Amino acid sequence: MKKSDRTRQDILDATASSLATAGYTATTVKSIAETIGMQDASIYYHFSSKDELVGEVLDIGTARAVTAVDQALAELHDDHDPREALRVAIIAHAEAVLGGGDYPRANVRTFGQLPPDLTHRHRQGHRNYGQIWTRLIDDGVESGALRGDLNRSVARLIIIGALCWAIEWFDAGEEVSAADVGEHVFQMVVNGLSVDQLQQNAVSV
Amino acid sequence: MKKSDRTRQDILDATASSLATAGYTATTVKSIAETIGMQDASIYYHFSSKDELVGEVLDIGTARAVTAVDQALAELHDDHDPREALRVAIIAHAEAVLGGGDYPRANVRTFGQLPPDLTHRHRQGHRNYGQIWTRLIDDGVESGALRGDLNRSVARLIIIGALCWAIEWFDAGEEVSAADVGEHVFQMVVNGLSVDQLQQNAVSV
DNA sequence: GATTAAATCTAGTACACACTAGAAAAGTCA
DNA sequence: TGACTTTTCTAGTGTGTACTAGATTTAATC
Repeated sequence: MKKSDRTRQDILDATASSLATAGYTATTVKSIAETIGMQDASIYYHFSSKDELVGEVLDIGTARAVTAVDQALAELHDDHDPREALRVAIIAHAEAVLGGGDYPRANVRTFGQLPPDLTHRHRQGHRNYGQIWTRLIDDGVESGALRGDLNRSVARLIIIGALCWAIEWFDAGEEVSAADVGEHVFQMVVNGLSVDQLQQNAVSV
Repeated sequence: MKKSDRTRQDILDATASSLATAGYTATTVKSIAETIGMQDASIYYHFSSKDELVGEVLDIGTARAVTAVDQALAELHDDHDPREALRVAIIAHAEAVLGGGDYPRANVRTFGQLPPDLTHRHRQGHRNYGQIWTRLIDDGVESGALRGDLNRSVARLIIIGALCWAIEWFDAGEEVSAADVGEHVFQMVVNGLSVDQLQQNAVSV
């Protein structure tokens, strides 16, 4: 039992790492097996199929991202500004997906590359994750801290999108940290890039 | 000669469509051939390999996106606000990638799924495209219209990322249009969600 | 209508992939 | 040690992929 659990964990780790860096297609059962010094057929003693293995990795990734954001929000004071909640959540997400382990990265990296079955399997998980953000934005708008003239669903997806796409260009070796990226996203989408709030007068649509 | 050009165009169109909706891996030579009622082997009379075909589609997509943004910027008044230039560019990008044809969509959709050769082949194109945005942001900061306390490169990538990720959730059938998405991105990253930044700025969606 | 060129098809090759069956090895515990 | 279970390996299968060679058809030209 012990041995099996350890090997199983090794397989999951190797799969998460490969998914996060190489994507779904380039993550083959053979390459996973090679990473941990096994034959590809041996993987099937622990997992019944590639997609079951990948699905489990993605489940873990989703859970970790949710935990990271929830935990960050739980540490807020009771009477926090709704904008501060948004800030904390954005930075937690950035750190989980960019600076964190392979599991959350695997999730974002393979988004849009997965076969239909796997996509469908994780729909509910994504919806749950989205609801965290929906609540944050709703709180902000209803408390009067955030603008109510924009489509909240679109706003939510834009924030998450800016964060998720960062995985395509973020380089952990550079001077900009994962938290820095989160801070930038917050500054931009909440405070805006514009210097003069009164003078700017966007052309009405 | 005429026939060949027409067929060649059909192949490109079918490939762009498949890449935009199904991604790189699911776009097989056989599926392309079936779409236009040919045998897969016949594709090779017109293109020497799948990747050469895909590469050509992506080239066209990049060119169209660049043209769309350039054209939108060219129509501005000479003494425009730098924020207006950013707004026009963002909306042009959104319309090209979300509402436009299959070619620019194929570009964004397959980003991160391509084999190394193709990724490398389009690096320069992406760099050129990025420079358009670098200039827009530099203009804004140097004219004093945009904040200078943020990393401009990160800001640029966040804007582009928010727009590119929209391809994952945008649904052309819904009531929110591609231009609406662009307008939202502009409102958020330039004016910000916070009400302190802005009293009233109507966007009808 | 015959001749030539262009375009497509038929029939394959080679390879990588996920996956399977059964033998072999490694580990467990009396 | 010996009996038993767990784990891994060897050696495959079948399928889908990009791609090729050469025959065959379609179109263009004289």
